[in-house]
Amino acid sequence: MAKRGYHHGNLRQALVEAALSLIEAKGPTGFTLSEAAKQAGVTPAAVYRHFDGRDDLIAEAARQGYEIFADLMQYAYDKGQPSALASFEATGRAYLAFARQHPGHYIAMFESGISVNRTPELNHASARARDVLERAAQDLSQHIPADKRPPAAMFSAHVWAMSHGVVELFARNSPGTASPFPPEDLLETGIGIYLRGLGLIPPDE
Amino acid sequence: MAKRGYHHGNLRQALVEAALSLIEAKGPTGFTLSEAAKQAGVTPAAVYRHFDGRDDLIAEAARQGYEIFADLMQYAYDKGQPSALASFEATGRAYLAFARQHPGHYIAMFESGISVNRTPELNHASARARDVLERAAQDLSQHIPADKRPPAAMFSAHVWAMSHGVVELFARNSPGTASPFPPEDLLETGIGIYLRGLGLIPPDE
DNA sequence: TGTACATCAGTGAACGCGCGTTCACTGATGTAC
DNA sequence: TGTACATCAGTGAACGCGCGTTCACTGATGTAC
Repeated sequence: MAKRGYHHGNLRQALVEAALSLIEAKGPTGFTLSEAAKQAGVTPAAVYRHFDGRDDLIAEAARQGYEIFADLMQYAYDKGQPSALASFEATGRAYLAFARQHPGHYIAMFESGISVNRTPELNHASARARDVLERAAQDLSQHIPADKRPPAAMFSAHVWAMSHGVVELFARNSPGTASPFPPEDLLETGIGIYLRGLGLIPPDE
Repeated sequence: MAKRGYHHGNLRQALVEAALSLIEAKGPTGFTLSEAAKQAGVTPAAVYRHFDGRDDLIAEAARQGYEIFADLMQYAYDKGQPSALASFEATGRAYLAFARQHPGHYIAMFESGISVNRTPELNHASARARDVLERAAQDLSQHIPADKRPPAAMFSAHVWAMSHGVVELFARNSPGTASPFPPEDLLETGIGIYLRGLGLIPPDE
């Protein structure tokens, strides 16, 4: 057991984890501070030893999510190197993989309604993730003739949007309908076609 | 005034409209039945003359949204005819236009967490919208050589995902950050590059 | 090793609040004669 | 045209609930002597 310290031990992190599992199970609306406290085996009032309140707890869960997310993006980027194309494709895949593996974090980050500008730490972590994708886009844009090159920030936004859309519409059961294709395939082919449109993949395969 | 009938007149629709404006102003979480009743100038209990409860009211708001949405998609499709390409592009644009013009409906439909399978009417209306986009994709796929043609449902899903992602990430202030480009441009160029990747637009412009 | 003390994480009771929902009712309207 | 009645949309009071938050407290732990 990680019961270092006295009394509970590591209540702060236990509360974050309880919050994550509740958010994952019942959606951002279903989460309550009282229930998170209960799940951690503690009185609601105890939460206030570690957090300013309900929203602060969610924000911390989101922050940890952004850290993991940024690390994942960075790792994917590095793994794709030195190929700009491989790096770019890997970061797209990392988005979906993150949503799959960390649904609680994902919801806290993108569906709980908390703003990324809430705290500097939150902002910093999310910027880190965004920067990795933009760097990958930047690398890639070197391979497009300068005169017909769209801004890197633009096609990083395109891929970000397609990834987000695939996750929201087809990888989570939001609109109730089942996905017509495996989300991974959908994203893979979608990005493939898009990159072909940029002239970065030969038209025939 | 539309005070037909006696007493309030058209309370049912007034409640839907109150719900929409509250959802738009305060998010799906901020909406409460009591406040909607208050805004319509009526006691909370009066709501139960017209709806089964809170969720039923949101569902009706979403249903009306899907009807408007499907009509808009159909109109866009028709306007693009007889060009398959024009029809397809127009439906993509219609998605964003809808989110812009009917934010309350949009949130009720896509962010309130109510399932499309909640009622047959809701399901029917959403299927109508999806069908228009898929028909547009089907038309378009005729212009791709049969041997290298991806399933129409797949690239309708791609465009749906990109549209949804652009709206969520850049047209609404969800993650707090401002958009790097006007969402309309982002979607326009994104779909353009994608269609080029499909070989439906000449590589040089 | 043993005792006295300081620390502070977590307790437990209480609060005010607004929620969704119920119920018997009331009174404005439409209708029958 | 006038009166008696039926309808039923909306009222107002009440409910039980769980929420987030506060507060004085307690008691397990670490530390000093």
